[in-house]
Amino acid sequence: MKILLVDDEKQLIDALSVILKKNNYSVDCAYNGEDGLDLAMSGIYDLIVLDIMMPKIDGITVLKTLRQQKINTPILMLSAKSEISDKIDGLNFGADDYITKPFITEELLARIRALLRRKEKFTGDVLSFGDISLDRDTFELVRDKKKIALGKKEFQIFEMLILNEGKSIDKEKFIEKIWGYDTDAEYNTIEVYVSFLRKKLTAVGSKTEIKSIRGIGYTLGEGK
Amino acid sequence: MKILLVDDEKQLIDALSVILKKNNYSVDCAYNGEDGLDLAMSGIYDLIVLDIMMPKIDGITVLKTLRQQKINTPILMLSAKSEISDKIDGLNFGADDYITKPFITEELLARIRALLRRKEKFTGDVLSFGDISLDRDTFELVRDKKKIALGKKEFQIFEMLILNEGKSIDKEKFIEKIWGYDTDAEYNTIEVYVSFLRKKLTAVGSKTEIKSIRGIGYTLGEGK
DNA sequence: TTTAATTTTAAGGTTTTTTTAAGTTTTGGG
DNA sequence: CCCAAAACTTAAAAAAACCTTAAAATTAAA
Repeated sequence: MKILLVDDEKQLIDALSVILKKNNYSVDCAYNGEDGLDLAMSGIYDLIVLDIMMPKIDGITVLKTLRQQKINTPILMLSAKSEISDKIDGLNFGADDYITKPFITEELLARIRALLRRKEKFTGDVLSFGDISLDRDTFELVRDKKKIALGKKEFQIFEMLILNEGKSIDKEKFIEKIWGYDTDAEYNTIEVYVSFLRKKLTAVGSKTEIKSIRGIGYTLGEGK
Repeated sequence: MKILLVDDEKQLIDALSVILKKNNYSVDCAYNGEDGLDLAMSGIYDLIVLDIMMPKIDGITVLKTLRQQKINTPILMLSAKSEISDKIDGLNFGADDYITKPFITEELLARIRALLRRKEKFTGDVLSFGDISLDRDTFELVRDKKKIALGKKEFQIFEMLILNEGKSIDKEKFIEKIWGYDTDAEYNTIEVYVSFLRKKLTAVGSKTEIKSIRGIGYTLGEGK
């Protein structure tokens, strides 16, 4: 799960980042509205935590712009106590929840979990494609009675493939979503994981195949 | 593809509806501006055919309101001959095309197809010509249940042909667009790819053919 | 701390695409 | 009808993309 934190209070953000990472989330940070908007526009995040009061571009503007651009990533707004009317605005413009500063990290975590759960509920716990299922709780690949465990990266790649049913995903997207936008991960790394995954698909006797689209990336297909 | 027809002339609308449905479009009708606006606001349509002269709310108002609300569905305006200045207004306010009443249904259908094609070009998943389709996601040539993968260059050439449906493209254009302005790619290279493509068209049993125009270039034709 | 698992890097081999080249066929004007 | 230009086809060389494996590095677990 990938979270974007947008706030000009660097201290707060960095502290949150550490906590969230400990809770197994993958986190990116932006220290002003402009950068936050840019990152958010990629649409690769599962949740955005967004402060209202920021220099340059404020949170409400970021929110409105995102919704206009059909980016529907769940958004959790942060606001100072005095900005209550802003909060209401935020909810009207399509924020999913808000929390007032200062807050207890426990509460923030609880709300983040709630939002992600809501999102997950929408997509379900077990994803399926053709003869294969992916159990998001146990990280297992399942076909009939056969199960096989996936590593975290393997899991993330297969999850992206299965969530994009049919459509192809280019390697850049994999890198962005799984490794983050500033990384020096190479395409070869993905190729290695795809190789692993193909082996495991065969191992459980699945007909489903990861088709490669030369020069682009991969897509899932139901072999024959 | 989903089309919304808005006009107070019930007869006209219903007749059009029948024809469009025969052409495999999904059609909704509204018999006044108010209902039309309501339906259009949902944003689920791929195209809206909108009459200018209507009771209650006229077409121009509907158009303006939609664009204000960031509904960017392509709109084809209908207008009587006497409403020329309205037409100009319409185009200024964000209509995509207009046609004057009375019109020949063939022409309307052609314009509808043209607008939808433009949309497809932008969001673009599958392009079609005659009995053949080009899947821009997987780089595959599709006819009926038969698919065959294209290389990137093959794909680009076929894409240009299909986007220019009917019109011929000279070899210089191919080179410029695909290889760039400063390249030493020769015409023969294109000829080679055309040869490959023809073989693949035959392989999927398509009647569509790439016709060569001596001294110029190529064009797509539906064989017999 | 040791062990195990996961992740990444690296390298060699394979396949596919792209280009070049050369011989063959088609076309249309003279 | 003949010829030259244009177009076609095929094979093969060159380049690019991809796959697989093993080993190294990192991280997590016992």
